[in-house]
Amino acid sequence: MQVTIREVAKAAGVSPSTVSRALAPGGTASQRTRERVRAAAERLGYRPNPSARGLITGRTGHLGLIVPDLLNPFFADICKGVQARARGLGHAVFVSDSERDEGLELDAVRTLAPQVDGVLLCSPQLSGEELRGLRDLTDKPIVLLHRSEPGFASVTADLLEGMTDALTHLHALGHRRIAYVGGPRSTWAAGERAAGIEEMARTGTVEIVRVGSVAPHFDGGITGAADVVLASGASAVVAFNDIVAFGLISRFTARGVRVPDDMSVVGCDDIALSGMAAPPLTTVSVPKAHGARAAVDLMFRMLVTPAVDGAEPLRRVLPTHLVVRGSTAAYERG
Amino acid sequence: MQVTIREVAKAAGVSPSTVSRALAPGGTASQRTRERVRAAAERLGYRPNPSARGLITGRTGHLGLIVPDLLNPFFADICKGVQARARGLGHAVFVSDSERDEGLELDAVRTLAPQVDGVLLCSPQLSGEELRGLRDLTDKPIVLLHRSEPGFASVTADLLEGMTDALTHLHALGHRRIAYVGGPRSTWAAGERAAGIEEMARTGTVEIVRVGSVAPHFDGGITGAADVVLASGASAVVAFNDIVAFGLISRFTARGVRVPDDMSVVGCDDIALSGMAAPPLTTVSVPKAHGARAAVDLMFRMLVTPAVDGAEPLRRVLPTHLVVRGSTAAYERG
DNA sequence: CAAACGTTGCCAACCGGTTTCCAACTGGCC
DNA sequence: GGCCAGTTGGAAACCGGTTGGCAACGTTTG
Repeated sequence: MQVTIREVAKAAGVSPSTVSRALAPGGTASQRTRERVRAAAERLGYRPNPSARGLITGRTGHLGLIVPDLLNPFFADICKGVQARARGLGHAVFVSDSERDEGLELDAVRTLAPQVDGVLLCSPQLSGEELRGLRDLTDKPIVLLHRSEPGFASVTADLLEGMTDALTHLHALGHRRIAYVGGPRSTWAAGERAAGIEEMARTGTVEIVRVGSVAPHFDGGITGAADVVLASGASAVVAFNDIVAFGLISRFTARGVRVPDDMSVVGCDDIALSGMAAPPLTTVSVPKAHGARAAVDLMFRMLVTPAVDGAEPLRRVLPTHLVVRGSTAAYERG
Repeated sequence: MQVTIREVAKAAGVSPSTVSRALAPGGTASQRTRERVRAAAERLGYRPNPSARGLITGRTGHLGLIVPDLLNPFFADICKGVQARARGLGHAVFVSDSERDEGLELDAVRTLAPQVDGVLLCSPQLSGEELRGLRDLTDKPIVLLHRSEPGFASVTADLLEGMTDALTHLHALGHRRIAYVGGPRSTWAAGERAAGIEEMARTGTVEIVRVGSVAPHFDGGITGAADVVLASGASAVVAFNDIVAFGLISRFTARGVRVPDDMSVVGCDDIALSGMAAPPLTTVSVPKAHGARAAVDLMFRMLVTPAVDGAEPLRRVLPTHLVVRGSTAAYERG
């Protein structure tokens, strides 16, 4: 049995509407009434019914979060951060794993939108076209996370700088021929990283060997890429992300190639396990929890002050930094 | 602007209640009306307001999931599984990370309970007392996941068997002195695993060295434990879970102790990254996605047929199995 | 042909809060 | 003592669906 506002009212000797006002922060009620109502509510364990409240106010107190793959610790971390910040602001979070499937992603937004105040979307996959189509499905605010697109509010990390730092670090260690194993084609993150790599390639300080694109899963794709890296004559490799880096290292080890002695490896993301691996991974650290908090904060700003038509939404770009651990070493001329 | 049932009714030329019945699976409406209403709803992009529906039916269409730490891939995996199954059954999932904090955990249940149809609780930490107190806070059904407690419905894995398998495997490889690095004291999972270890210890086939308890985080605790393991003269070690195993391996490597050549390591859980590590980890595989699905299914059974007072709730125990990879090897008498 | 029956769709009540509007009461002041 | 301003609390409408009861209609059967 649920305790309703009417029971609280009866217990406090007032009307239901008075209870509502006494419990509301800005409501008009005498201190005495407020006290009495609060006591009665406390005693009965009263919790306002969210559905009833949502029905009249139009606000649910919920946020939606859509991620491509919770098994990637990068997104688990984001999920944790979003959830923690939202809780602090009195909101609960729906989490939906889209399995990198565009259909599921669209579906998730459609399903979630009516039951939330706003949607946080981690979607490296969807095209700008699809994103815009998706926004027409709902008038709920959308914040993109680790993805940017003109016309959308977003929070991203400066991957271009991160990649540049990684290559600079390897260059400083004496590496001159460096392989780059890219991520899923046509995703925003892949494009951003590739841009960083290309920028360095153009300067001519290092020679870049591009070794195609792999899915950030530990499967045949990565092991194949590892062999290509070995054949390329590169002394170091920059991976799309830490998962790919682990896959490469695993194959290198199986082939008898030691990391970092024979091959330096740099990952990207700095997922939780990167520091725990053997050897601990040198990687471009992307602010995950920080980005999550920023995205939630941006969402709340949008909820409080709805966007003016035509105004370009806010975009926030967070800095990255290289974390040097044990998977990179100076190049010893063989 | 939200499309309401009344607009659909007007468009279809019927009354709002007819729309509701035409759209309901078991509702009484002619095929012709059904068709017309469905078409109008489709055309207008009608989505029933969940709050309004929840208010009258008492069902929200939401599930709550509480986990101790999303950064542990074990729980991320569970989260993914729960989410996928719930989506298939038309439910959205609130995820709450309790950060292994009892206060936050209780708070999460209190906050979530009124807005969900049921709560899935991954709580290794809470005492039976606290669990029972927590249940008195709400009349919503609760299913425990990877934790059991008399009087609660639960889905767990047979860790006792898993630990026995791990020790049997090491014994078969010739190891006779084996260290066990336990997990957080006074948690259900730790007790269960310890029971498996003790059972084998009693048989006398192997000698067990107990190396205290560590938190499943990659910090000083684990590295300290690694040194104790090295000093103990054990040739193999079973870790509380994969995270701890990684921590141990990292320290071993730093100390120049090779895995598996000088020291065999067995983890527990089989998290996603275990197969990707170098060396790939031998570990006790716990059914994560399977357990998640089973828990959701159990929850739905409870929602359909509410528990009879006094009847002992269902408990489901899933099998575990040892996955032999590269972190264990035969013991070479030094 | 009338009565009985099944079908179909509408009206209205209801879920549990919030909010507007208004009545009553308080106290201050002339 | 009477009047007014300011405060306090209550009745009722409302949010958007669902559902029981019922009227109207068409069909079948005695």
